[in-house]
Amino acid sequence: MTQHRRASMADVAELAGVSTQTVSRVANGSPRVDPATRARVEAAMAQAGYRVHRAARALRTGRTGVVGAVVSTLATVGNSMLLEAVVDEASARGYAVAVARIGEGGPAEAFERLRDQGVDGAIVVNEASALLRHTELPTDLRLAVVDSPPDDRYAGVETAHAAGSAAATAHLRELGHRVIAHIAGPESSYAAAERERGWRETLAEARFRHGVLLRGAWDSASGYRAGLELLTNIDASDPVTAVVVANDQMALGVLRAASELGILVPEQLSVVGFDDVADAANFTPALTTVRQRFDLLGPRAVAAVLDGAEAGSREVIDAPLVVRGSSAAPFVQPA
Amino acid sequence: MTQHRRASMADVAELAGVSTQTVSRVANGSPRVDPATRARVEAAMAQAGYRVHRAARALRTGRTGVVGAVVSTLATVGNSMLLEAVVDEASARGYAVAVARIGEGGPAEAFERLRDQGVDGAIVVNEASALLRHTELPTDLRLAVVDSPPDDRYAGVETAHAAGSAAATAHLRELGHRVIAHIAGPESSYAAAERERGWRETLAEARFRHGVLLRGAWDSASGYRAGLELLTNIDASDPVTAVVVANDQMALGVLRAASELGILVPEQLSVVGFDDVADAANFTPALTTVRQRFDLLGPRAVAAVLDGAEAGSREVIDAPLVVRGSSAAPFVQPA
DNA sequence: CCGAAGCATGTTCACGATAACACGCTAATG
DNA sequence: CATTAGCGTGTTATCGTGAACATGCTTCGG
Repeated sequence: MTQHRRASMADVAELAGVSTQTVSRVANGSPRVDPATRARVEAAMAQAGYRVHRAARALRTGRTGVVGAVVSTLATVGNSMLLEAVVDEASARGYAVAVARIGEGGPAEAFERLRDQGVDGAIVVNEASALLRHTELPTDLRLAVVDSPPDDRYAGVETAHAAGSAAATAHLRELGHRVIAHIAGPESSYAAAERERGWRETLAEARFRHGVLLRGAWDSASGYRAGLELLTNIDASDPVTAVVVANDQMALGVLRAASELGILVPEQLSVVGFDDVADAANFTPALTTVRQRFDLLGPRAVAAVLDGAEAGSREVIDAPLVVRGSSAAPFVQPA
Repeated sequence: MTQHRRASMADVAELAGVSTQTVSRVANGSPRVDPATRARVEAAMAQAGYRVHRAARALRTGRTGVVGAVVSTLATVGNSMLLEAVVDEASARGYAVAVARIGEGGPAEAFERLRDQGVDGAIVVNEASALLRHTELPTDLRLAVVDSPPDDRYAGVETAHAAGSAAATAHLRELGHRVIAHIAGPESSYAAAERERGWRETLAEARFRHGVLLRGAWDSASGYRAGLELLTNIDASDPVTAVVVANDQMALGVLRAASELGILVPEQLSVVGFDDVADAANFTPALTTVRQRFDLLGPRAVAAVLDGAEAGSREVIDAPLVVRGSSAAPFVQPA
C-alpha cells in the first residue's frame, strides 16, 4: 500500500475520470447521474476505499449528522434502555448519537457541550426533563423530550404514565384490594407525578379512601426505605394489602423490605412496579408491572427530532400491564 | 437580535480589531499572544457569542474530538455503568462520546460507523471484546478494549476478574462451604472465562472436588434457569451449599429460583455475585458480590485512548469483595 | 551602531465537501 | 426549422479553521 492518506473526492474523481461534483452527486444519491457514470464512480470509490469526510461535509452543509442524547444517569435502568433504543434508531438513519450527561453544571452545561459539538438536534431522556422548566433552551436546536410536561419549546414523547398506573391500580382493586398505597418517584419528575395521578384518580373513582403515599428517588435503596416505612407502620385495623410502586427498581427494594419483615408477597402484600425492566420477570417473586415500550419511545423521539415534529406536539405511547407473581387477591378479605 | 448566523473567527477578529489567526491563537491558548490583546479578543468572543466550529477545526486538524464507544447492549447493567463512566471522563477532557452498538453486522460494522464518523479513537466495552478476535480492526484508530484477552492490536483495561472471583470463592470456603458451584457467563466472554478460572483455581488449591459448572448469558432469565437446574438436581448425599455466580443479574435469577424451590438464602444456599450493581444491595437478600470499579475502569480506558497507551499494554483494576446477606456459614456442617 | 534574535501579529492557503450556476447536448414542441 | 426544456456534467466559490511562513518592531550583544 501507499501512504495511508485517506482518499478524497478528488482522488475518486481522477480515478473515475469525472469531476468532484459528480462524485459528490453519486455519494449523495442524486438522481441526476448517468447509470454508467455512477457505476464507474462507485467502482472508483471502492477501489480507493473512499468515505465521505463528515467534517468537511458538515462544514459545507451546516449539518453534522449527530444527535445528542441528554441523560441524567445511566444507573436508572429505564434510561439505559431508552438510550439503547435511541442509538439503534439513529444508527439506522445514519446518524451518530453523542451522549451528554447532566453534571453539576445542570442541563444548561450539557446543552452547551452538545451545541459545541454541533449536533443537529437533541433528545432529552426522561428524568432529566424536570430540570428543563427553568432552563433556557437553545432555540436553534431541534429538541425532543421524553416524559416532560407539555412545553411549546420542544416536541414531547411520553409513555401513558397515568393510564398505566391506573391500570395497575385497577388490577389490584379488581383482585379485591381496598387499601392500596403508592410509592412515588421524586417530586421533580413529570413521570412520577403522572403515575401518582393515575393511582390517585383510580382510587377516587372507586370511592376508596385515600391511600398512603410515600416518595422515593427511583433507586432500589429508596424503595427499600419507603417499603420499611410503609410496612412497619401498618394500621392494624385497616392494613395496607397492596402497593403501586412508581418503578421496578424501587419495587425491588420494597420486596426486600417485605421479606425482611416476614411479610409474604403476594400472600400478604401485592406489589406492582412500573417499567418492566428486563430483570423484573426474575425478581422474587416475579414482578407484576407496567411495561414501558422503550423500543417505541426511542424511535419516536428520534423521529421527532430528525423529521421535525412541531414544538409543542405530543405523542403518547401505550403502557400495558404485565401480570406476574407479585400480585394476588388479598388473603384476608376486608369486612 | 440580528440574523441567527453563528459567529465565526472573522467576526470576532473584526470586533477585536485583530486577524483571525490571533483569534485562533487565543482560542487555542497559544502563549504567543499579548495579554492585552488576549483580553480584547476574549471580550469580543463573549460579545459575539463565539464558539469554535468543530467541523471546521476537524477539517483542518484531522482530529474530531470524538471518541467512540462500542457496546453490544445496554441491558447488561455493567455495560451501562461503564458507559456512564466513560462519558464522564471523556466530557471532562472535552471529548464527546459517540455510541455505536454492535448489531447484526457484527463489530466490523460498528467500527465502520465510527470510522465513518471520524472518531479519534474508540473504546470497546467489555462484552463485545470476544467478537474482536476474528475481526479485522481499523489500524488507524486508537483502540482500548475493556475486558479482552491480551491482544497486541490494542490497549487493554480490565477488572481483576479471576482474583475477584477467587476472593468470592475463598470467602465461601472460609465460611465452611465444601461444595461450591459456579454459574458462568457465556463462553465467548473473556471476563466469564477469567471469573470461572478464579473459582476453579481456588477449589483446586483447597483440594476440593470439582464443583458443578453451569452457564448463563449474563441476564437474569438465564440465571434463573441455571439456578433451577442447579437446585433441582442436588445430590442429596453431597449437596451444593454455595454458588458463585458470574454476575449480579444472573444471581438475581438464582435467588428467584431458590425462593421458588423453597430453598432459603443464605441458610441453605449461599449466593455470591459479581459487579455490585446499584441494585445488588437491595436484592432479597442483599447480595454478597465482587465490586467492579467502573468508576476507575472508564477513566482508564479513556486515558488509554486519548493519552496513547501502547497497543498490547494492559491495566488491571482491583475488584474487592463486598459481603452482604446472601452468604453465610452452611447450616448443616459437612460430615 | 549593526546584525541577530525574539516576539506579537498578520497573510496566504489548503483541508474536503457541496451549492449555485454554467455549459453543451438531445429530444420534444409548435 | 427554430425554440425550448431537460439532462448529465463541469466550474467556481465558499464554509471556518489553523499551519506555515512573512512582517515589522524591540532588544541585546559586541
